[in-house]
Amino acid sequence: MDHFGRNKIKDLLKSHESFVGNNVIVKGWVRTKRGNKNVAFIALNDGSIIHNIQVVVDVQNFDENILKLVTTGACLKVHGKLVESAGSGQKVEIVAESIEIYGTADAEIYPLQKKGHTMEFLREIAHLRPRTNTFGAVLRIRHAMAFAIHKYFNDNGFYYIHTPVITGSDAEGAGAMFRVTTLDAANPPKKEDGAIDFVQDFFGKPTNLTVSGQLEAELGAMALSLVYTFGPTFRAENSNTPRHLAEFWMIEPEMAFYEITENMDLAEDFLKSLIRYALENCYDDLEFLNEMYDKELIERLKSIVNVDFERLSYTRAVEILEKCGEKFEFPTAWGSDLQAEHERYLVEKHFKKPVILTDYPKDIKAFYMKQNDDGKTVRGMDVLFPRIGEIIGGSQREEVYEKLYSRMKEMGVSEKELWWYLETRKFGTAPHAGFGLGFERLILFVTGMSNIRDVIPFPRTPMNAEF
RNA sequence: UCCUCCUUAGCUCAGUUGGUUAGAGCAUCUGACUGUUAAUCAGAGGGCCGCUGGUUCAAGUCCAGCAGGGGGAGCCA
Repeated sequence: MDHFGRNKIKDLLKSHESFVGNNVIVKGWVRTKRGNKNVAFIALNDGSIIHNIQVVVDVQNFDENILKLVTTGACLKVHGKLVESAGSGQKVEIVAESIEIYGTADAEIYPLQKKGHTMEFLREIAHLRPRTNTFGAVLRIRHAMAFAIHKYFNDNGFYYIHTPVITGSDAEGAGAMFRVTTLDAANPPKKEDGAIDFVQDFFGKPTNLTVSGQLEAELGAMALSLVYTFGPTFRAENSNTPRHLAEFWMIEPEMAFYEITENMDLAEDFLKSLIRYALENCYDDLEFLNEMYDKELIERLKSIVNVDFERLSYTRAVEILEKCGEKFEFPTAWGSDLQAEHERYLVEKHFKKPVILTDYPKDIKAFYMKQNDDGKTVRGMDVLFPRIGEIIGGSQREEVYEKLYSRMKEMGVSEKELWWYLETRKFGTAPHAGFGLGFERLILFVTGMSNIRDVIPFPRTPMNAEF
């Protein structure tokens, strides 16, 4: 019993031995009601667990007008005795002694039915979809993964650092940005040459929502050694795919004294640890998702935990792709970025396990990546997963001032805006590395859902900011 | 942003070479049933066939534009 005077349905179902025979109080939402003149069965769910508890109602003992209001979607308080179930299908059930209606749900217009709905329809009623089995499971797993991330880093000596959501830099190089301004969009102040006068804006200069906390996280790593960020990230790309959001959550660890190999070791151990946590703590929800959406989900998760990720260089990957005999829509050539079909071939057909690719051509990677001695490649690393492709992107960072500076010049990155970033290489620089994990892509993988819009409560995508 | 497919009842979908009154399952409502498990059985109500225009004697069906959605690609996490 918690301090709101209720028993969680999870406790009653999971520890039923200690509750059988007791008077209990449950509060929750009706999933179904069925029965006849004499007896009614209510399936009640409070979100504490995917399973419903069955409430048995001796119809003669209740006001007919109250029972009429017990419809799918209504919210109830039920007081009764927990007993071993007389029927098969559940171990225990509650014999109702009183029922209080907290909130009715007009069955004629309540959109959720007890039968299955498509994901597309549920997205249109995102305010109600947490009440479905699927979204309850996804949201509980999402919570568990967020917790497991903090736990993993805390257990391993990392410090959680809060990087800014509003940034004055538009040179982070990770995609189009959302402008943040208090200027009047219809009539902004102009300078003499007609350009918008950002001196009059809130911050006195143009600002945007962050596309990455990495550069600031590096500043933290240059003092606390091991840090990570976990926060919202915004990309104004017109991306319409099941793997992209305009607003998503990203985890970015940054480690002083780590080189590319330690970076890979951490990424692999981190991912395995999170998946193991899901298997150990979310099994009921995973079983449901496995049954309803993806019959190989649990087996796939277990196999990831027990396999060594394949590690190879970009150059070696291109060799494999050129010799494999597979017909690709786009030919492979050293120097151009791998296409999705190439990555999928490596992960799903050639190696049949997660793959970490490293040492990419410098021209297809960001300015801050550590340059190799060959003058052609940089120490970037992408972790590729089955079904979803790139789940992690990271690198060892270039810590030598001159090399970083010249690369910025070559790639047109503003040293004026990133003067503070450059100064970390001027004062006590150190080898370091880090990576970014897309939180929703992790949740996609762990839940077996197929569209990223279905693993975040309120997805933001081009032309959609409802709710 | 590009390619492609889709849009018919509250939901999921049928709807023939263009042809007269628009179909099913589920949901809802009414009734039956003494323990149901996505209960079952009987009956009823429920439609701007996405929107706009065009072709035709006749359009849910063919054509064009627009809107929304799915899948694939690119950008990436």
